[in-house]
Amino acid sequence: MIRYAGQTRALVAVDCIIFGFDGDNFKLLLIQRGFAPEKKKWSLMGGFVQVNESLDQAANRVLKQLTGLENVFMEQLHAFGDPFRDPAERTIAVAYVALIDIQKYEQQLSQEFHAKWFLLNDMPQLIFDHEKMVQMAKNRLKYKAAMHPILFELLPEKFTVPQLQTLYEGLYETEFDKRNFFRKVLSTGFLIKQDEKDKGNSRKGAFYYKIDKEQYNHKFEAFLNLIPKQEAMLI
Amino acid sequence: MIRYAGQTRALVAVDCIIFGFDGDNFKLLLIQRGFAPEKKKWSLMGGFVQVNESLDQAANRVLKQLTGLENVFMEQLHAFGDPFRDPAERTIAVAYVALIDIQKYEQQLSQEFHAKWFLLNDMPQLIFDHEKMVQMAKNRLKYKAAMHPILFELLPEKFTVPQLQTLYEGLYETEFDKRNFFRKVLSTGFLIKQDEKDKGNSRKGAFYYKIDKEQYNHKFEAFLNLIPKQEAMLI
DNA sequence: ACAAAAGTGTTACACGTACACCCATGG
DNA sequence: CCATGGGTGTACGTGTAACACTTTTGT
Repeated sequence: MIRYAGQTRALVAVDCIIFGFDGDNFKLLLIQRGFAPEKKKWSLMGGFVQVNESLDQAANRVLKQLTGLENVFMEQLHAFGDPFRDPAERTIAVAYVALIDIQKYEQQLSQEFHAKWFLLNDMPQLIFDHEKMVQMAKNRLKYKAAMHPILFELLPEKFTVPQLQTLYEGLYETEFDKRNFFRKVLSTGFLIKQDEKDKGNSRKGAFYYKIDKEQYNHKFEAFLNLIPKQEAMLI
Repeated sequence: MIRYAGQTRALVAVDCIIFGFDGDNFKLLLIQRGFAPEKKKWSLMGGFVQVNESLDQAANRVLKQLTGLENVFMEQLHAFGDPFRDPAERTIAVAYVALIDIQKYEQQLSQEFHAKWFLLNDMPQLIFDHEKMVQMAKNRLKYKAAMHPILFELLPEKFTVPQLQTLYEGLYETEFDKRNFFRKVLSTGFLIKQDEKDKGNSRKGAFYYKIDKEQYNHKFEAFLNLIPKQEAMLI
């Protein structure tokens, strides 16, 4: 086998930015790092890419280790490669963003790591360039959610339209007209109304909806317009 | 210095997908690879990331080596890390997309590499997963150009509106109404009309325009709408 | 009965599209 | 004077925003 002479090799890691939504606020899943350097400091969940796995496989393995979840929405964000981003040794980190249903996670929580959800606006200091990663992930999420129905990934199977609205309002830190939002969401054509109501937030109760997976996938790449244009301009 | 024990290291390369526009068609700058494996085969311009440079720096260095150009629009596309993408040795490739003014390039052409422009629809077979990279770059360009005035980067300092339209039509492989396109483009507010006309394509001649850099940067992230909605749906 | 959230109806208007038309000029 | 591409004017329709109003139900 031919090898490339005279080149230096580097470690390659994947880091997962794991978003969740608890019904009121956006949250990020962090762990307390178990090894040096920066042991005990808060960090994104990450790990080194192994010999026989691709980047995507590595990210999914890492996510499963921490959350027990598989087949979750996850995509590559960006590769970070500043020479001294990890003081111990040159490491290229490929960051991934995952959106998970926080309730599913709680059922499968792995005890192995000291993982904890943090409010996006109340996070501890993170190691290395992880804060930069989180910032980029947040921006990308805002960007993408303005046009694609990506935030549905954060909700449980059954959810109400007001819940969805709270989710959007949380991300964009603003408020939308509920009546227009309601119609826009329904007009996407991939919500299936359930008979059951959620009475948690009002006396009247809000109907639950489920996603029509086929329609959802079909329209995912179309440019939806769930948030008002003025807000979109500020992303 | 602490090192991470028991982990394998990999080569890290950057590969540049360099787009140009010759006035009629989109083109891609490729080189004939000068070393094994796959010597003499066509390839994206790439190189290994050096000890002291970041990924962005590596990509800019590589771009400069090939084209002599600096301060060009370039951004990271995606990291590719299939275990056997390079048969010689495990290599993680971080792909970058660059948009250059083909005329500027011709003035500064480096003879060191056997570089050649290829029509997007008439490309040779490429090594490794480079075709996948090109495909992804093309999709991303289409996606992004639908909302941001990114394609201006491909034109010379002075250009006409019909030239710009040809560029857009080339990318989306369709035709737009010239009258509506004209107004849309001007309504962005960052085109400055010049006194001079281009008489190359018509008897009447089309006025040249320049970019108002400040306005351009200011509106870059806003969601413009230069292509008709029906086309946007097909991205 | 009332408060509070869910959901419906209605209207005004901006924007995108379609398309008729005029303009400038070299052959 | 006519062909050709550049550019202007205008009318129509859809989709979005704004907001008044009705529905439901626990206390």
